[in-house]
Amino acid sequence: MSRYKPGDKDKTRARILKEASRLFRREGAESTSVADVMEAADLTVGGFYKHFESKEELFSEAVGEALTSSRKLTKEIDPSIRGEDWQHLVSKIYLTPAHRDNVARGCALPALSGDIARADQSAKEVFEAGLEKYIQGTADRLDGTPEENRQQAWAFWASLVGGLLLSRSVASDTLSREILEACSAAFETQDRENEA
Amino acid sequence: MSRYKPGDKDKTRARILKEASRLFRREGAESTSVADVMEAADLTVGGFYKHFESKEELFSEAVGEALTSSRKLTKEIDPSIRGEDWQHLVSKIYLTPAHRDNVARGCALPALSGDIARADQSAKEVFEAGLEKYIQGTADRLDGTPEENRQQAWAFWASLVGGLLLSRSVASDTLSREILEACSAAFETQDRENEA
DNA sequence: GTCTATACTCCGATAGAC
DNA sequence: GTCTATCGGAGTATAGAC
Repeated sequence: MSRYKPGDKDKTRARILKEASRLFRREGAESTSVADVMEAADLTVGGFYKHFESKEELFSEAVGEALTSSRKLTKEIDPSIRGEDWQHLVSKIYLTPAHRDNVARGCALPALSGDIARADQSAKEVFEAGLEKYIQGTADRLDGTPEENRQQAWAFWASLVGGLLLSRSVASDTLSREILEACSAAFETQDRENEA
Repeated sequence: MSRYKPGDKDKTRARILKEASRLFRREGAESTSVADVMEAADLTVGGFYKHFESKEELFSEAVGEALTSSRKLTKEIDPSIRGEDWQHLVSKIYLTPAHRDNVARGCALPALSGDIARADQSAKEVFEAGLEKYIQGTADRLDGTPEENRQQAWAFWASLVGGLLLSRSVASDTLSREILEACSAAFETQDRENEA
């Protein structure tokens, strides 16, 4: 019976999480303060601990949120596109200057893996679960044996994550585009495997 | 003419840089304090600003130091090993649990790219210069045209960086090893390109 | 050139009013 | 359930002794 138009507590919590997933991707785990997140959600710091136990808990949950929302992009592709065509298409969409410049709403894998590598076990478990879905979704699009598909899926995402990260880490825009194009070209349908 | 056995100022500076390059790789840019670095170099905070203008300057220089020292590992390989053999060998050395667990002295690319992507232009310039040397050194080992080699070099390092980063970001050791092996297998000499 | 001490800011977390 | 206010700790950077 409070005077602060209660709305739904779950809705507020979801809003905090959504802003957290954006800020953590853009600014990193350490550079994002609880106050920053709450302000982005049009709230003040004080109320935060009624929703989350600690900043660490927020981070873990925000990692899950970021992975779920960013994975949607690849799920929406026409299911009839498979194999090398699918890889080619996804890499063309993924390795673009637009995605490179949109860290906050872009794929959580390159945006967060550096922080996750240094985070506690709990955050790694959430990341692992989300990553597994990426791999399974990819393997399902490939046409080899299950083991081959899984192996190829790992190599595929490693290339995309590494390529986007490197493209975000150089000063020159020209060089950055060269990286994106080079990594993308690796998934061009390989009809001519036997040159030079 | 001080009482503090002066040693060489340059030597002290180099020691600070070396410890900084280790700590930044292991703990990240934000979680590493100037005091941490100075303590690791057996010094106290106060003296720091006689060697560096700011923490940002330290970070930029430490990035260069980390890249130079970690690139040595691939330079030492027998020059007669080239092409796919070279890629296969490097990936086998690079994508190992030992390297995965040794962030502090391991390759600076996966350890720092997440931080660099969020850093200022100055740090990105240093990173870019070091990264270019990786690419040139790799392209020199390949046997295609210069453009093909450069393109392949980018794809190669993107895979290695992404693979190692992902292997560091999951909770399960079994899964982590699966990632390393899958990414490494992508560079197995491809005699049988035409299965399934 | 390195030390100790400190100014100032920011962060995570808690207390208590409404 | 959200607010304002505050505690305690840590961080960057500076001042001044030796």
